[in-house]
Amino acid sequence: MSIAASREKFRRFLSQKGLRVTNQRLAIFDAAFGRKEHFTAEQLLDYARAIDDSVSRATVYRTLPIMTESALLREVDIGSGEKFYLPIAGNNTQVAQVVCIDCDKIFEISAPFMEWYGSTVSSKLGLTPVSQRLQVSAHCDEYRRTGSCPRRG
Amino acid sequence: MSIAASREKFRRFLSQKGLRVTNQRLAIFDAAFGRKEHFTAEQLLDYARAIDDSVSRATVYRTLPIMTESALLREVDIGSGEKFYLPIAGNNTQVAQVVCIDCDKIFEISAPFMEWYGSTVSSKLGLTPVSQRLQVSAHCDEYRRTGSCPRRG
DNA sequence: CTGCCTGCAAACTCTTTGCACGAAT
DNA sequence: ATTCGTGCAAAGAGTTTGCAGGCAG
Repeated sequence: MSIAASREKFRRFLSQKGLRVTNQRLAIFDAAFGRKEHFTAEQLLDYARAIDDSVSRATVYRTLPIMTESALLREVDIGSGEKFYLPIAGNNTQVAQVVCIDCDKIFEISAPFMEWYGSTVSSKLGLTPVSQRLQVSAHCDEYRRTGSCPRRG
Repeated sequence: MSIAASREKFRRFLSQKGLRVTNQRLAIFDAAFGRKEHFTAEQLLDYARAIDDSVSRATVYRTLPIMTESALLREVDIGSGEKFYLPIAGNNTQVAQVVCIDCDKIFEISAPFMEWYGSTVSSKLGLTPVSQRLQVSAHCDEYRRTGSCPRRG
């Protein structure tokens, strides 16, 4: 899905929900979709302000749930205090994250079996799965060997 | 492993690390091991104070990492703001959680394949896995049908 | 025009920390 | 006698919310 198509999807989602299409929301959208790596709410605020400097922190926090509900952004909580976000490119719904402790980097890995696992395990408990997440924390071999890593900032 | 054995393990862990065996730490240990369900730091404070009312919130927060490092407690972060804890009964190291959104209950499911997955995926990235977590969020069928659920408070 | 949306700043939640006193070794 | 552990209260980080004014529909 192209950025233009995602942008259209966002406008349509807002309209259908009776939400208004404001400059701030569009600036936040554009800021998010200009990124290829994970970003935090605070970073998104910076990016959005570069497009429209009237965007406030509150509006960023109020817009993020809209964009995750409309399946435009994926929220990634690695349990580090702050949440990360990433534009959803294609149909990559079922993904696991590998979090490098040394390089502070998050890798997204397709993991279609998660959905099967969630259904299997839930049905035994009389539950219907809504979502699943699989995360691996790991150390960087190169960083531990050489003291630095190309991925690291 | 019995509670008495776990208690001994805790004392030994403290001594080996040069940490002191205080009444407060023992009260927090006993409070935690008197529980069969997940609890929060705040709940643990209540439980511990019932044993020794001199226990403070700060000491609970300072003791929790000691107990997780010594593999006596498992920390479970389901991304809900507060963290949950559970005494580790046997050798159930690799577990997934199924979180019921309606009943606010956390089920622990043995998932030994997680370790294999973590290794496989990490090695492709030049990483060495440290830990992995797998969580499924689900709705309660009975709650959605009848409006109540036996597991719910 | 109506009422949702906004920015601002204060409030909130969970957790961490600085300090001076107290207790374990 | 040392030195670590403690309670208290304040600080901290990330996020949410109440309010008065502003802009989309």
